[in-house]
Amino acid sequence: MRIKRTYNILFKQYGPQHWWPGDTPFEIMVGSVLTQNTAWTNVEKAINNLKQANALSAETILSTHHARLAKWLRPSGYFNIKAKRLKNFCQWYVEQGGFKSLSKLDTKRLREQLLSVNGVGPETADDIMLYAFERPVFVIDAYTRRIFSRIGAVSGEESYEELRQIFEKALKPDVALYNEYHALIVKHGKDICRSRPRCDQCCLTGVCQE
DNA sequence: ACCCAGGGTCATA
DNA sequence: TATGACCATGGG
Repeated sequence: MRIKRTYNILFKQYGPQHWWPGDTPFEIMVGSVLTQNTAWTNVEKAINNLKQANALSAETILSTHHARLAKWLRPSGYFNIKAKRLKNFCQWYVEQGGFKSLSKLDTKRLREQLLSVNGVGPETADDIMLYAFERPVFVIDAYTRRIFSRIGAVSGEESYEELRQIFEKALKPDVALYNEYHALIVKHGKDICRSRPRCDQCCLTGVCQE
């Protein structure tokens, strides 16, 4: 119930966030890998480099030499490891037959497949599941843990999977809802919770005092 | 100058 | 299973 209420409070506060920015599912997937521990503004620069080089496709990325790819990815940080991860992902993506073929997999299988790629962990996999494949998978991130432990809805010691189950049980399996909620959590985390460590001064006050 | 961002892997114990 | 080191740019 707290989880549902908090969504309403955040949505009222911030409005729709229009996530995930990206013209195609593949662009969203690339962004998911590049945004690992990285500010989104830096990811946009890297994606723009790929677009400008006409290299925003799995085949092109795979056929590009490491140094060249790393140079395009440079603004997003960790460019050497991300060049490898992006190639790992593209290799898998092509082997699996691309978006249309992957879309035929059920949600559980698709998630397992994503997690088998070196460089794709739970959060990246779930970003791709939700925002590229539009599956009702709730994305957990550091903000989710921080905000909801701060308001006492969870302990904060839960594993990624435990938290995901908590949210998915509290909410209907609704892609549009999960999409908006995760984006709102990130928005709130950035705007308020970092600068104000105590939630009694933020817009979740009503939730905290329940 | 310092902190952290829309994390994940690997080595070590 | 649970820490710690490591990856690296850019904005505040």
